[in-house]
Amino acid sequence: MSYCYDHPRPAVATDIVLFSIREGRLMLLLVKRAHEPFAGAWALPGGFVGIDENLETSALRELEEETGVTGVYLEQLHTSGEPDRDPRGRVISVAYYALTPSDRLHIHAASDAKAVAWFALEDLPPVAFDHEKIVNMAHRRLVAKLDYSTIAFQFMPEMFTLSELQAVYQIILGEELDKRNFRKGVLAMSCLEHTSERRRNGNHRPAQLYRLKSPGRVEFIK
Amino acid sequence: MSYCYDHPRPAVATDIVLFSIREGRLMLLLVKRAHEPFAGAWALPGGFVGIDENLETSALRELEEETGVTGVYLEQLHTSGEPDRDPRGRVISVAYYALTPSDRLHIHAASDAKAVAWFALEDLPPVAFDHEKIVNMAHRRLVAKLDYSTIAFQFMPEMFTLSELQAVYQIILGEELDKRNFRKGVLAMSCLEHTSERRRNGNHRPAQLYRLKSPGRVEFIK
DNA sequence: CCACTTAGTGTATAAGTTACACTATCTGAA
DNA sequence: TTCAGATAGTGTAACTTATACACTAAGTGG
Repeated sequence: MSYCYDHPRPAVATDIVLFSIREGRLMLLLVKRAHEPFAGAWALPGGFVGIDENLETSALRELEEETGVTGVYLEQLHTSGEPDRDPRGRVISVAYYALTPSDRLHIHAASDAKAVAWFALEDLPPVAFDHEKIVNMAHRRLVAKLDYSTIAFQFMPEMFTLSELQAVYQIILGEELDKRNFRKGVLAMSCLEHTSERRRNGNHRPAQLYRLKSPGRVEFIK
Repeated sequence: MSYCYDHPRPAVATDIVLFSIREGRLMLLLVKRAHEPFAGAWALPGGFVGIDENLETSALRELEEETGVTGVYLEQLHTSGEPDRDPRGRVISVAYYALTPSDRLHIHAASDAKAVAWFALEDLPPVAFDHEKIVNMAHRRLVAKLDYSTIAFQFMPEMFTLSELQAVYQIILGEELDKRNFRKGVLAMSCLEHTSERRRNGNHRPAQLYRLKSPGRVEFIK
């Protein structure tokens, strides 16, 4: 079967930068490419957009097919269209970035990916295509959004303590934050409600557990 | 001549939201469509991406071909890919927004546009496709960027007075600003240098003319 | 029951933002 | 020539927001 057009058309793909916090570090998910080009190299999960599929759906589908990950927070990042970015020919890639709590991950290698693995952002292997550029753009966007949105809450499980939330901010920003000011700040956003549960977690006072009032919703602040 | 592929491919287009300040209002450029679909309707300038053309180049080319406008400040906005957004079939559109000073405009109707005209943002005619959504997104982005970048300076001619700059901010934000605070603020960015020239412009004290230290460069502030 | 560990809380100071009114310099008309 | 009218240009005090900082609370385990 073959599809013909009066004018040449680029292929359109989506790529996803999936972030999570693991082992106290900001990590992202890469897949090992099974096919040429860049066979054997690490790359962002992604693939071609179906002809009747919208772009977000495509990104979520590729992510699930290649890695088994579902239910992430997804946001469009940037569209890359340099004519020579893919040696197979013209491929335009719509990049998304995604955030997920680390407790929701059941990753597996699927059909067209030999392997799937998490890498710390500061310790990435060489990646295929222009994916390093895309990763850098996603990282800059994430850091910027910490300042004026509640995006970091998307890294949290359903219930979490304020100390855990603070740790996430500190990991992403790469700096220590003052405990009292941090708590004042996040509670002032009034996006959190505290549950009646507490977490016993070592030989010390247990912490109050909080949850998001609107899970999945990212608010702008100030 | 016909181009054939193993899998169906979407067409890829660019659309441009070109803003300028004219007659004391924030306006944008629309073209009257010459062909179906939406023949006779107003639409954003734009068109299909050449197979060896990068996306920005395509946006600038379409803008020039359809409207004669060149030398604008251009930034990628969003990629729309709803499968039914174009009745001709699957068309993925990479939207850009652009800013230009009003003194650089020599618009004309070209080949595939019957007419080109400026419309005040708050007084747009019905527009083709999902272009209203794109315009709204561009407007929100522009307003947001006023707060944390020097993007509004891209509306200014080579030399301008601080009062003129303040007027531009007021038009976009839709509110009056305090003259002293405004001047303090923009001068603190240290992106402006004052020339030795003044503008005589009516029966009153002439104003100092300023210019951008790095024209075309948009800085982030704070 | 004591030592240890993390949770949880308020206040004083510094920094930044906002509100506000007068003098300066030019044009044009009397 | 001088006066009325117009916009240019300038500083400070009040208020709001952000920062720095240290102790008590409530568990666990030895």
